[in-house]
Amino acid sequence: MGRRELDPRKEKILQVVTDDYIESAEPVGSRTIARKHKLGLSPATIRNEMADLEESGYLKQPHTSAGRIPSHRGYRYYVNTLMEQKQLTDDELAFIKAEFDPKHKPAEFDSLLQRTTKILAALTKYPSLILTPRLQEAHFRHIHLVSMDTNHILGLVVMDTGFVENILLETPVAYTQDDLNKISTFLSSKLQGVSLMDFGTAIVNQLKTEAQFGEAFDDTLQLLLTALGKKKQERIYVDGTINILEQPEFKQVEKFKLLMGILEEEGKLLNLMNQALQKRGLNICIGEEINDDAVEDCSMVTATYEVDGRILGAVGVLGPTRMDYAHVVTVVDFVAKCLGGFLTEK
Amino acid sequence: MGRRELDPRKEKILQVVTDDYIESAEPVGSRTIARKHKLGLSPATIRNEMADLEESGYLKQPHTSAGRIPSHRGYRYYVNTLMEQKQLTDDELAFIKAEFDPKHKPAEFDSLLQRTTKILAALTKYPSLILTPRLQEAHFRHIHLVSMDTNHILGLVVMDTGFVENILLETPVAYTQDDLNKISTFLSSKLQGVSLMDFGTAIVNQLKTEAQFGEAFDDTLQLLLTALGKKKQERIYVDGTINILEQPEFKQVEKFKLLMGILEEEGKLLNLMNQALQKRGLNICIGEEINDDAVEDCSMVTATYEVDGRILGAVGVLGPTRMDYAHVVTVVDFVAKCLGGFLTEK
DNA sequence: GTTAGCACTCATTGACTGAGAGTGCTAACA
DNA sequence: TGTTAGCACTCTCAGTCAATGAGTGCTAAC
Repeated sequence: MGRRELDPRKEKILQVVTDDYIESAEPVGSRTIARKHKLGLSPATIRNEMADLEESGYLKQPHTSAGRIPSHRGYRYYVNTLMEQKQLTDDELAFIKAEFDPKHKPAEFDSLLQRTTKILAALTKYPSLILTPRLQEAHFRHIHLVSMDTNHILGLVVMDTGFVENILLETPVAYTQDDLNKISTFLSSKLQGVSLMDFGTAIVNQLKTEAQFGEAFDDTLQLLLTALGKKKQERIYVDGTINILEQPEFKQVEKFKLLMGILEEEGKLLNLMNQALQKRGLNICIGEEINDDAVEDCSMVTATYEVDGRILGAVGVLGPTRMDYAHVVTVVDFVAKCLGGFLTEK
Repeated sequence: MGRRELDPRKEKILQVVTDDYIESAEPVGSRTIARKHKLGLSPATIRNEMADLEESGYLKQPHTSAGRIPSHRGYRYYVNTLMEQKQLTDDELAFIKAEFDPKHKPAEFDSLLQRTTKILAALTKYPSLILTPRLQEAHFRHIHLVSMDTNHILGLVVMDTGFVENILLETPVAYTQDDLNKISTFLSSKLQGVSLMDFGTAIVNQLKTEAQFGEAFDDTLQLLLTALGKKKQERIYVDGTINILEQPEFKQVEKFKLLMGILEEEGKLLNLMNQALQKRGLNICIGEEINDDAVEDCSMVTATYEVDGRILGAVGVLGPTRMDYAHVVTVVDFVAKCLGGFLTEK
């Protein structure tokens, strides 16, 4: 990052072209540059430089006799070394702060994430995504079994991330609530602090040997394990899909439909967002760097959110490659930090 | 319904025009009708009849020298008296049956409804909506309180619809789990069968007098009541929004954006769907019958789903007024019944 | 190395056209 | 009196064509 590949003047021109194109969505010509930005250069000189930049793959032309636009490589260079970090405006800051006001009742996870997605969409004007906390990363805090009827018990699992999960178990034998209370206490004390990721067959076997609740208990425990594993662990919240309609590149229905299709397919989105989890903190994917053919000419800016140093999930924004990176990066980064902070307090 | 307002020939023509327009999305001319449907009438005669139908408000013309299309009034008449009920094809039937196979593990509510929305969208090719079961209609089955830490307890409320709700309560005093178990048993026995709608201050007061758990208990109970009331009770699941892009009337971005905006606004959708709950069973709203200005030229077909005769929620489809009513009505009706049936079994 | 000048390319726009589909009206017909 | 044929008229849509304007590459001069 930041390795200098281009001489300063070329850099400047690449920057100006990119900035301008991001703002106007129109190919940028040499005359425009000479006029708008006082570089002390004539259009002809700029043309020469731009021709060079095109040859080395940073710029491209939609067609002869049009201005230049950045190639994916150009965007990458721009993002890595040229982009000037933008500050959040006071309004934006106030807006976000208000939403994450700790005075807000500790709402359900659900609506917290939903609201966060809305915030992100509202601030960036792009479709926004949030990946829910991964259950595997969470550690057990409490387990409680409640008798429902003769052959059903309800398992209540509370994780240290504040996540609560209900699991309905079918049991061959009837437990009294007293039995279940004893078992609950036992399980809670044994499993407290264990992460769900580690809660595998090994631990279950160990519990079986230590416990003295009869062999029916073994079956129940096994059921709990499998049910917990089967729980749909990750979800994606999406908001602001309409925002893409504001982007001129999606005025052609076909392009739009393609992106829209992805935004409605949770599986695909999960893939995209899980990529983001690989790397702590901020992540920018441009064009083909996103591993999905359908999102041609899209970029994704994501940031992980953490509690106690554990990466729980990610928030992100999906937009055209001609995205206002400077702004989006700032917003996404900040919102991710706020979300992490908010969850930590709870 | 079914009141005969038009003479048979006019009815026939209105029906043909509507059927044809629903299929082709093109204004229907007299020649087309004469050619396609053997009415034994010349185009000229049909023209005369259509002119009459236009005058009495059942048909309209996009512009002179175009064919006719049904007005909202025309659609209404069509839906009420002319439409021929369609049967589900074997494929469709098999598809739905497979999804509601009782062998499917009793998944979480969440994903059940999500899947149902997908089914509806896939079958109708229109955006589909489902309103989650209203909590108020449900009756208590179990209440269980679990001690979390010195000043938090987790309330677990199980309703007879299979709905499970977790509520985190802050308590001024520390309860032992033993205390909580006693309280849980007490509450469960007292509240079993009470509907959430009836669970108001009156019942809480009665419980307070009957219980002998000290005055701290009163506060906790009060907390439970308010928290339960505050729970976000209704949600809307949406799927298949892209489907509207297939409809020619939404090729103009503006129209599309309008509808899309609504589909992203949960509050608006809640309003729309709550209308549907007013009336048991199937409901068709055409054009301005939907109480929302933004859905100009849209229709909504909804059906309530029930468990034990209680209306829990509704499923529905939102599409252009030029909607394949015959098909949609059949599908929506059937899916609603399946969903109700599935929930009853659980 | 920089710049002015010029010929060239390409997308966009608006005006115009003809074809096609459909209507309303009138007059003839059964 | 209801039905039909014929005809002039209207309106949309797709296509053609030329003008416009923004931008380029190249060459030659500074």
